Amino acid sequence: MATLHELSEFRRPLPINLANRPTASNCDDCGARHSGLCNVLSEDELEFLTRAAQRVSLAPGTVFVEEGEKAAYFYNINQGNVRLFKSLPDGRRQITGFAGPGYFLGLAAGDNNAFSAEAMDGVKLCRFSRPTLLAVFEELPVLERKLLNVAMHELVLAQQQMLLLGRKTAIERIASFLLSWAERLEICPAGRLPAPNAVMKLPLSRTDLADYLGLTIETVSRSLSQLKRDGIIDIPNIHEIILIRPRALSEIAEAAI
Amino acid sequence: MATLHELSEFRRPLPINLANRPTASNCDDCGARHSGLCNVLSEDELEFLTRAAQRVSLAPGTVFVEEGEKAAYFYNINQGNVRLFKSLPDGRRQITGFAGPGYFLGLAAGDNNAFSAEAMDGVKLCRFSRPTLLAVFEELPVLERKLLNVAMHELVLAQQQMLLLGRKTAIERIASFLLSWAERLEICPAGRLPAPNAVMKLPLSRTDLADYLGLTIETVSRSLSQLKRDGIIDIPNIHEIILIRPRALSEIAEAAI
DNA sequence: ATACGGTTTTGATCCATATCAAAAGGAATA
DNA sequence: TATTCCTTTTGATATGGATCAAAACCGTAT
Repeated sequence: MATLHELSEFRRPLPINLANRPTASNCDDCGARHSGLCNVLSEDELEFLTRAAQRVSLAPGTVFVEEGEKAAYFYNINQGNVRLFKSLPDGRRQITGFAGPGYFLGLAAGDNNAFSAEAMDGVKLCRFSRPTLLAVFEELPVLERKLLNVAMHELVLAQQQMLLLGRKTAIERIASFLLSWAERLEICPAGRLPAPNAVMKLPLSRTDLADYLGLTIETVSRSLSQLKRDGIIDIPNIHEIILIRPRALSEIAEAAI
Repeated sequence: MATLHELSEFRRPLPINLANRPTASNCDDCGARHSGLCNVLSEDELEFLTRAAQRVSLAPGTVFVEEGEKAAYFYNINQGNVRLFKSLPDGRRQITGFAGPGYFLGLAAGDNNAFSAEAMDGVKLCRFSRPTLLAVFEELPVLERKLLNVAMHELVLAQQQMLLLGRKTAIERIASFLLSWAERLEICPAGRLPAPNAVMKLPLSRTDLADYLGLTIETVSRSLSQLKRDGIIDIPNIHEIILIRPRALSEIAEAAI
């Protein structure tokens, strides 16, 4: 079995790292958090898959998937962050998700892309042409299994987001978001609460946050301020949140009665 | 190749019919619209799959999947309609989708179900225990491919719904819904507009509609009334809509500028 | 340090949709 | 036909969050 480290940037740029989210375990070799196919593929198989990919670097702000265009590729993020979104002609925007290192992208597409994708910072990724990856399935059925799991997990998240967007109040949306972001950063295991006073980086603008939560930036700001006033969170700076009382946050998020 | 008709209720109750939506083509044998695995599986394989299923009949109102419970089964609807939803403790409800004959259910689940499912009318379905179906994958990899396609299609729909819930106005939501429902009923091909004056059955209560669109029943009613006043639709009775000017509906739905 | 441009926060007001209330419609039953 | 019950529509009012406006903040350049 190849470890991810053997395929990592130290030896070869932009390794394959197919997963929908980083795992909780750190790499034995390099200490960083990796995940994905290295657990289920042999080195030969990884080699095979790697050859099917093109490596791409993107400048911040690059829109590399355009909603409505013919879906040509799947992507696997190796470095940086990406926002996925849909837009209306008058400029209204709904961010449908964020993708970071390890995330696999491009499942939400029939013949055409259902979403656009934009690099939030410097991004490096592997790009697979769709026909190529579908051909690879024949050789690596385990890949198909993996992708099905990724898609199923995305569906769970999508349904959570529908509940949030359709039925939660502003403050409930913010509270829900903060907790789900903590899970994403693996500050806590999925379904568990972070420890009190956990510190969390939040590398998103208020605009991104608003467009993800179906609110305006003003409402996002006001809700965060209120949680701070109530002593539930602290905001030492724009891109950092301290979850002082995660339990209270959770009660707001789940609308506990 | 077995046709679906050979496996249909005339010969054997509750045939397997794995698909996420009916196809546009009618069955040569019985005229009804079927779809799914019959196109890709041999009769032996269908037989194999059918043996892995339990047939179940459900009375209207039966909740047969409970959000948060251990995910034990996948389901394939053969008859009737199902609503999928998530709830908050205080009773707020978000319907995440509707499933009719031919739909495959249960992908939005990790260890636990992400949603609840309730029979809207008399429902007949096939139930597969999750371990069993996963075992079947070994024998029928094509099934996994099929399910991946179903999941990808669900993701496209989920992202559409996020845009609707996060960023569209009440009247835009109603217009979008009417057009997507027309597609679902195959009154028009996907991505195309229905013909002017197309008639459409709408077997949903205003409450279901409101909970699907993130609105109240009053706002749903008012928006429908306005579209009627404007001569864009007609509502001969509660469960029937005439799409008088689909083009106008589409302009509202897509917020054309 | 100061000035500048962008982002975020806070404040004041407005409005789309929710909420509350009542009337109208429709199906089932007496 | 009249009665009841439930759903839907319409009307009146309230409100959460949007919009408009200005101040505070923050990083960068001068």
